[in-house]
Amino acid sequence: MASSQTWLLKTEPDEFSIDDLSSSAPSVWDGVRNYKARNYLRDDVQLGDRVFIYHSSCRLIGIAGLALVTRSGYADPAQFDLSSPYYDAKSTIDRPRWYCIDLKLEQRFERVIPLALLKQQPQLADMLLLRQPRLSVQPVSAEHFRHIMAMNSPVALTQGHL
DNA sequence: GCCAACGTTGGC
DNA sequence: GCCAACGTTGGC
Repeated sequence: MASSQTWLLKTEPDEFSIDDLSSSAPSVWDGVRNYKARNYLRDDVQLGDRVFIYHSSCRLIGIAGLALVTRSGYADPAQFDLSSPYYDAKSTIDRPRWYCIDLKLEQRFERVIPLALLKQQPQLADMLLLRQPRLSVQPVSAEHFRHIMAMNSPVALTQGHL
C-alpha cells in the first residue's frame, strides 16, 4: 500500500494507557500475542501510520486518542525475556514468533469517545471493532478514520454535524 | 485436518 | 462476577 494506513490498537489502561505514551520519547507497543494481530504488526503497519488508542476492560471504554508509528514491526524483545509475562519459550532469535512496534503520542482526546457512542453511528456499523471486538490490532478505513476524527472535533460537535 | 475441550477476552 | 464469543491446544 502506497499511502499511509490507519489502525486501532486496544489496550487495558490498567496495564498500559494512553497516558503512558509520550509525544517526544517513543514507547514500545509490545505483548501482542494473537496471530492475526501479529501479522498486521509484522507485515502491514508502516512507519508514519496513525493509530487510534482504544481502552478496553475499564470504566471508560472507548477511543482515547491518536498515536503515530515511529518504528514498524520488529521482534518483540519481551518474548525472549524469562522474567516477562510475555515470554514465549517457542520463540527463537532466528524465528521470532511475536512482533512489536514503537509509537509516540500524537493527540490525547479531551474526552474518550465512548464505545456506546461509536455503536450509535450508522457510518461505523461495519467497523471491525464492533464486529471482531477481540482483535487487538485492526485496520481502520479512511472513511471510519475521518468520521471518528470528526466525532472528536469540538466544532463538529457544537455545530451538530454528527 | 478435524473438532472437542479448554482458556481468554471484554462488554455489561 | 457473569457469560457469550472467540482463539488455542492437543488427541485422534
